[in-house]
Amino acid sequence: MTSTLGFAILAVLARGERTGYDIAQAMRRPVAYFWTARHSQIHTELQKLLAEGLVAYETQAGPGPQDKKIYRLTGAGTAALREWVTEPPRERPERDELVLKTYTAWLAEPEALRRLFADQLARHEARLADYEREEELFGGPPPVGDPRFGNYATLRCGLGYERHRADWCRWMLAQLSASL
Amino acid sequence: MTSTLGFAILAVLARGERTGYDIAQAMRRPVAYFWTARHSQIHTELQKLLAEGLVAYETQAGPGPQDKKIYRLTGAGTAALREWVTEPPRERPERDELVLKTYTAWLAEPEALRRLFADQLARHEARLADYEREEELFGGPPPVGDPRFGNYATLRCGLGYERHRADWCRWMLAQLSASL
DNA sequence: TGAGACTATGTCAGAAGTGACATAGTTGCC
DNA sequence: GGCAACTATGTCACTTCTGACATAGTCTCA
Repeated sequence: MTSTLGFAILAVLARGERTGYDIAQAMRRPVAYFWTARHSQIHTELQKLLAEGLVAYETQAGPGPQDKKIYRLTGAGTAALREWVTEPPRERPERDELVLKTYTAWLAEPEALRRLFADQLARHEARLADYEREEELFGGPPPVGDPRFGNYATLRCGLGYERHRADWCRWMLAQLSASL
Repeated sequence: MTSTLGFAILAVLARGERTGYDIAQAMRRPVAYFWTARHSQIHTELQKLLAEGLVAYETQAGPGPQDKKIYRLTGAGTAALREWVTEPPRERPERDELVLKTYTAWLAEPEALRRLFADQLARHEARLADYEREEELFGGPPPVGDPRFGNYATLRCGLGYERHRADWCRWMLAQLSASL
């Protein structure tokens, strides 16, 4: 049984050959920020996927003491990925520390709370600006059969999320200043 | 060092005395669905909080073989919680399986994909209807110093999130039917 | 020429989280 | 009268994830 992290790696490799390092980079930045993992976890998971025959690699001289390993999907890997895509996702519970803090807002000092939300709002607005710049580069949705459709659709989701979050922060700030 | 789960428990106990079972119930359902945990984890964490002196309990005859334990915050627990509330939250990476699947949508069979998103949309709409009913019960935001403000503010966040998600699912369905 | 960032691999201890097992009284429904 | 669901506690093996440690060549800028 492949874990969700395993499928996340397969999903990245489906776009083309990559080293473990490349995969870690791809999962670190916010576009298609759908699943994250540290390189330590990725190397471990790649070894499992290798043992299951879902990926294979070729070596090349690398900068460090070890050789560079360039991974690619095998036929079995592509098949497993294709089957997984349309299975309903497990309901992942939200674990959102900011919302948890909000739940206890009544205990907090109002000015410190204001700073907290102003800071969060700034982060969301910055990320939103980033995403909007990226969306312009697309100039509209790619066809559904194109790998780039996946990138665009996840970017759309990110845009919607950041807008919802920024709105909520603004609402919180309005509540806080109304109560002074 | 108290974990975020620890603070989630403290946040629930700040509303009033509760058993471990009650806390597990409170963290299971979607309003203030900010953090979840199984009862096995909650019992373990309560023992840690007890050792740190952040909670205390009194026993009462219970239904099972063990006595019922009614937990409450200690002074130190309230102080720790109050301090934590306004500290900036750790950036929790998103781990969203549906978005991950979307990233690989180009590999999927279009009809199966349509079913997946139609199903997800229905779930979000059902939850939205739930939340809207709850919002009506409030009839506007409680004052910021009231514990119920926390409930209302997290509900607002949930409403915004479900709307954003439902919108995104509808957009996906539109893309899929346009491509047939 | 030297410092710091980047590429690239990997291990390991420990924390956090899951799902199953175990126990047992009460309550509501058919 | 019996069955299922609910209340209520807890343990345990296992998986997943994190953060630190370890190694070492290249590239860029001052």
